[in-house]
Amino acid sequence: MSKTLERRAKQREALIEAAERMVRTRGLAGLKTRDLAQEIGVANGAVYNLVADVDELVLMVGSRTLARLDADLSAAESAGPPGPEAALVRIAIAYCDFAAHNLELWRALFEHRMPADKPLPDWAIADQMHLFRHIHQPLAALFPQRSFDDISVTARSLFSAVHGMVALGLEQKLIAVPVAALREQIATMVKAMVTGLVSNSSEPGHAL
Amino acid sequence: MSKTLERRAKQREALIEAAERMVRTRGLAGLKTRDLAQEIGVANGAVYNLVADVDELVLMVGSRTLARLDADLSAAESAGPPGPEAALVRIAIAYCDFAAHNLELWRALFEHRMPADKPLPDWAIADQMHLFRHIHQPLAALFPQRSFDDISVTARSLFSAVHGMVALGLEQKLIAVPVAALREQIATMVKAMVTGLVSNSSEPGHAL
DNA sequence: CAAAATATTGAGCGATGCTCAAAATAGTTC
DNA sequence: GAACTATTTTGAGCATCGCTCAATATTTTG
Repeated sequence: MSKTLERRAKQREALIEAAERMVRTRGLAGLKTRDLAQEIGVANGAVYNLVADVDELVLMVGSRTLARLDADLSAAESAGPPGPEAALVRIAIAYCDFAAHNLELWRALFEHRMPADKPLPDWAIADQMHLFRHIHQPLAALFPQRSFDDISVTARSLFSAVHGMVALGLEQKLIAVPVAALREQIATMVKAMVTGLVSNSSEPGHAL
Repeated sequence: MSKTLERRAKQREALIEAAERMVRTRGLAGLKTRDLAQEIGVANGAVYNLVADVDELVLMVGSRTLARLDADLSAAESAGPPGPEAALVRIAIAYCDFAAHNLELWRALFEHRMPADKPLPDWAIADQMHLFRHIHQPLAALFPQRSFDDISVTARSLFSAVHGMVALGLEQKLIAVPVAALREQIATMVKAMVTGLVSNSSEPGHAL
C-alpha cells in the first residue's frame, strides 16, 4: 500500500510542476494533457488518476502562483520607509512586477474560468481572499475610525483598480506600456487614490 | 455576379448576428461554428466563405459591442450636470452598467486572445483607441496645462482602474458585489482619483 | 442552352479532454 | 514462492472542436 501511494504522490507533484512549467512557457491555452503525460512519463489516461480534471490542475498551479505572489507582497510591505501610503504604493508596484515577471502564470489566474455547473472549490476562494490582508492592513492604519467591512470594500476597490492597470498595461505588445512607465503610472494613481480617499472622508457630511 | 454577392452579404450579416446572439447567451466559449452554420441555414464549411476564421468573427462581434458601448458612454457624457469630475463619474458608471447588462459580450472583448503569430488587425485597434476620447475630453478640461500625450496616459490609467473594478466586481457570483454597490464604489474611487490627481499636480515640485 | 466559371457542400483531418475494458502490478494467503 | 485477489496503469477509442478541399450544385457567359 505504501509503494503505490508514494509513487502517486511523486507523480502528482511532477504533474503539477510540469503543468506550471507548461503554463509559464506556453500560456494557459498551451496546457495539453497528452504533453503533460509524456513529460512525466505516464500514459495519457493516467493524468486522471492524479487529478480530477484539468480545471483542478489549473487551480493547483494557481494556488502556487498565489503563494509566490503573497510572498512578494509580504516582502514589499515591509521593505521601505514606514507609513501606510508608501506601503500601499510598494505593494501595488510589487504586484505589477510580479505580473510582469510571471506573465503567463499570472494571466492564468484570471483567464481560467470554471464551467458554470462546477463552482470554485472553497480552498481556491480562500487563497484569493487571503491576499487582501496586504492592502487591508495599511488601509486600516489610514482610516482607524472605519469598520473592518468598510475597509474591506475599499481594499477590494483599490486592488481591483491596480489590477486593471496592470492587466491592460501588459495586454498587447502593440499598445503595451513599458513596465517602467507602468510602474510610475501605478504609483501616481495609488497616491492619488489614497489622497482622494483621505480628503473625501474628512469632508463635510462624513462622521469624524 | 450580383445574385451571389447579395446573398453573401446577407449571409455575412446573419452570421455576425447569430454569433452575437450566441456569445450573449452562452459566452465566448459557447460560440461553435457548426451551431452557427445550422442557425443561418448553411453548410459547416460555408462559414469560412463568409469569414476568414472564428477570430475574425469574434473581432467583428467585438466591434459591434464597442460601438454600442461608445454610444452609451456618449450619452452618459452629456446626460447630467456639467463639470469634468461629474462627467468622469457618469462615464465610469455607464461603463459599469454596460458591462453588467451585456456581460458576456463585454467579457468576450477581453477574454478573446489572438494567436501569437496573428496580430490584431488595425481596425480593431482603432476601435479600442477611439473610446479613450470620452475620458480624454473631461481630463483635458481638468488639466488645461498638460500635454495631449500626458493626458492620454492618465486617461488610460483611469480607464484601466475602472475597468479593473468592473471586471473583478462582476467576476464570480460568490464574491461578486451587487451592481448597486459596485456603482457606488466606482463613484467613490473615481472622485478620489480625480481629487488626488488634482491635488498632486498642484503640489510643490510641479509646474503651474 | 451548353460550356466555363464560380460558389456551396459535407465528409474528413488532426487535435483535444476524457473514459473504460483490458493488461500489468501490488498485496494477501497458504 | 505460488496461486489468487485487489488495485492500478494503460492506451485505444469516443465525442467534439476548428478548419480543409475534392466533389457537387449553381450562376454567368458566349
